[in-house]
Amino acid sequence: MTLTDGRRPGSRGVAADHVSLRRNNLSVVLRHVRDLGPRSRARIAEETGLNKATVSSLVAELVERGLLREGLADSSRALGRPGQLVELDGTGVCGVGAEINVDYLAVAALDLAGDVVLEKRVPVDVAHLEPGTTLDRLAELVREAVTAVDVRHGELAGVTLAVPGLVQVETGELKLAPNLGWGELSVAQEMRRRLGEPTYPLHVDNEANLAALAAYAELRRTEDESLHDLVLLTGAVGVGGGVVAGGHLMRGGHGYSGEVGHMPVAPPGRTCGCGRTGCWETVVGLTALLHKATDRDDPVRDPSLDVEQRLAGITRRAEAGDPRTLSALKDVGTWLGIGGAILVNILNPDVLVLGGYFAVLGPWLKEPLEKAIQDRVIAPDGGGCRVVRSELGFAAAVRGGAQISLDQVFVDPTRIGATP
Amino acid sequence: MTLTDGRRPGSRGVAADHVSLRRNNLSVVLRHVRDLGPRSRARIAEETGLNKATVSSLVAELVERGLLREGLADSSRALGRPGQLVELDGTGVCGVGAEINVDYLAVAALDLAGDVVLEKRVPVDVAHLEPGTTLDRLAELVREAVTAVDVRHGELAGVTLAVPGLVQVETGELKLAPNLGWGELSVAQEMRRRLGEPTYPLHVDNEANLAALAAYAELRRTEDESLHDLVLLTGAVGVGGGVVAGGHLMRGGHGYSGEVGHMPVAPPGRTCGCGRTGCWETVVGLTALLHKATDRDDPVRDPSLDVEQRLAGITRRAEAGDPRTLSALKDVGTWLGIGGAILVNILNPDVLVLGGYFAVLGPWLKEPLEKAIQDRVIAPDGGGCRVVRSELGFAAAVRGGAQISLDQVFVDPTRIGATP
DNA sequence: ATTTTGTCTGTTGAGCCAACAAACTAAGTT
DNA sequence: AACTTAGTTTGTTGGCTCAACAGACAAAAT
Repeated sequence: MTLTDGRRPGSRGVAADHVSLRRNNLSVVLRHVRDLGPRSRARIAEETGLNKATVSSLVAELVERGLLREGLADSSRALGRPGQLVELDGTGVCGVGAEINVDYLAVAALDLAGDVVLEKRVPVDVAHLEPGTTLDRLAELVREAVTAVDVRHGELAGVTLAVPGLVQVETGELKLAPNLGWGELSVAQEMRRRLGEPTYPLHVDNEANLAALAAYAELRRTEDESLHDLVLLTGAVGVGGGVVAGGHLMRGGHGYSGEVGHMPVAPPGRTCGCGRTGCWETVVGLTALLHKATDRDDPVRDPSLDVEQRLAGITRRAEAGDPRTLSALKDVGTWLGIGGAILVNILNPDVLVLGGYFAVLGPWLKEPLEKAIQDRVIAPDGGGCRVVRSELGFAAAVRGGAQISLDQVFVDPTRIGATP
Repeated sequence: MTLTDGRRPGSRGVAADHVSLRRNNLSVVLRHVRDLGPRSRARIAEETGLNKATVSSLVAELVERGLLREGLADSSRALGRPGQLVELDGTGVCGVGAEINVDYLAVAALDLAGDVVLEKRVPVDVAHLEPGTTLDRLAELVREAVTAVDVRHGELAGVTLAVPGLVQVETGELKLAPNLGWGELSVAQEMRRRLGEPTYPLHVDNEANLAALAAYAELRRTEDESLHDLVLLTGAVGVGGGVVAGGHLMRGGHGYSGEVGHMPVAPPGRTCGCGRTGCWETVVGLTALLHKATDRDDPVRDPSLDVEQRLAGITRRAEAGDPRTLSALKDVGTWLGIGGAILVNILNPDVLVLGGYFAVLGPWLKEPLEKAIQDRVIAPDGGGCRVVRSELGFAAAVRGGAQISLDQVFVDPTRIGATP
């Protein structure tokens, strides 16, 4: 809508001057090269509508700032002088994402091109630790990532922390994280203190939101540029939802959107962690699957096993064609579709992305899920919504966190590089 | 995000030049005056961050275009030379909205200040007419509105048609309108032909979407500038939903968002119009209320009565304290809250607006509704969501249609007025 | 010779800055 | 009470800067 708003939603736009004009056009060129790949200045000019001379000047500044670099000569066109390819220079800038989850901590550093500089995940039983202790260990991971960025001589665009709970994004305060057993806590402030009041931006966001953003970036990169609306469902003990609508992360009025796990869609059965019955996650959460597929004394329910080991067990049985496992998966898939249909009716996304354990067991869930959606969505052909498994696994949130930090650079390239 | 994108979601921004810079700042000043009321140039400069001289130049151009005008002297400040107030000039430009609904056609013309120039509603039994006949009669109404704008010497910013169905906004094609009994139909093309291929922009949109937009504009005007997220529920035979997220109308990937009526939340009871059972509208639609509150031979079920007469009957009984009516209303209110809680959990709006018959019976629905939401929303304090009755009644969609046409002028004021 | 690229030069247009005249209030002076 | 003076705020003017644009042109290929 306006030159400089960036985040602030529905804002009345912001007065623009020469500086913001320049900033806008730097951003346009930088994103053009990111999205459409290396190309000559002349071609950028042609495609963006900017003047050739202007593109030259913009590219020069972006090269100066270490965001673009000159590549090979472009010999693709038959006639005339070949152009000098201009491409994204990944090495200059990195973003870092870090995640606190129920049974692990994780961190990732991505460079500007989206390539992984460092990715690390350590199992931690967060619910049985003091929050302070967990934050100490997370800070240690973040320091590692920052060091890795330093070693690479990259500038750090920012750090974003992913938390499975209700987060006030503006202040970085956590309101509630039931699965961690955490209440109100100023995560941003605590982390800044532990990291020695760093100068780079540090934000906190909801884990499913960041995972949705990562999936969005991934799908646009690999498949479809015209994709703007997406819903991501992460399956764990609970169910998290992240929504990208019109190309923007949907946060809601107070940042509490996407809480899909407690939609009352199931018949009153087992009591949910929230104290109610009939919540969606009581029929599609991992616990629900285990109860349907196994008896109490089944080895995959052994408390010493972690999530991945359990999933491996279920997968093995499904592959072997075990009828009870297959029936439980079909059941969960159908319930997933019943709730999914609600989301599709309300949000009409282009894609429904399965993350977390839903992605792992996707091959068996997808068919009943798609059928349930087709049956229940009122728009023709299910509103044109496809179901896709996320490829990112448990790294989705940290990748999204790193991505969102890097996004700021693409919105305002003047954040980076010396201003002599 | 960018200077010129306007609508296109998630787009890679657009190259900006001096013209777009100027356009942006014209828009900033115009919207500033609209939203914050008449004020002096000096104050506009101070509040927007633009330079005094620049504001003078921008105001001069906007006055030239007939969008602003000079008002009285501002004697509110104690010291110094009093400023000349600059205010919105409503007279210059108008927008028109028109609506096709199950039992009426309607039209409205609003001027730039949002004041009503003309508003008209005629009962028509659309489902029993040929679509062509209905469009003929709607075209007649639109011509009346356009004439009213002409008489006022106003420039016409655009016409937007509201339809209760699935609409492809870009092309103006209707895909499906079950309540009208209409299938695929290029409404925009048909209307353009009937209006003699007019030069002004003509768009088609979903009725609930436009109603949501009207409610959004109304609430921001009267209450709260910081409001950016809203859900509107229109109660009729079915239930429609419109969503404003982050200050933008949420349309979904294919424009089919907000179809909330068929969320499967109720126990399998009466069969819904869509052929399934358990749809939300089978427990909160007007039909459901009538079945709960009255017997088969009750006078308010007389087929010769229209919606408003029926509602008047129910209201009378509720006011008189009739126990069966009150119990039915409480029931519907609770179910409204159960579905509403799903929406609030997913979207976390600042406000849930009750439109259509929900607004009329709001006094009795609101309490059980709010309780159901408080009980079911996972975010603290119901996610901070208030429940509000819409004041706009059946005019909401046409107002929203007129508004959305006018919005284009606020985004790009250079659309209007001679460019000598 | 032709075509395409990328740079250079001068022009245009819009916002910024500083100075200033105009219009008003407040307070002192006659 | 009438007049003067100082102080404040408004809105305009002229000069400056910055960024995009248009067109010319050299370089590098076929």
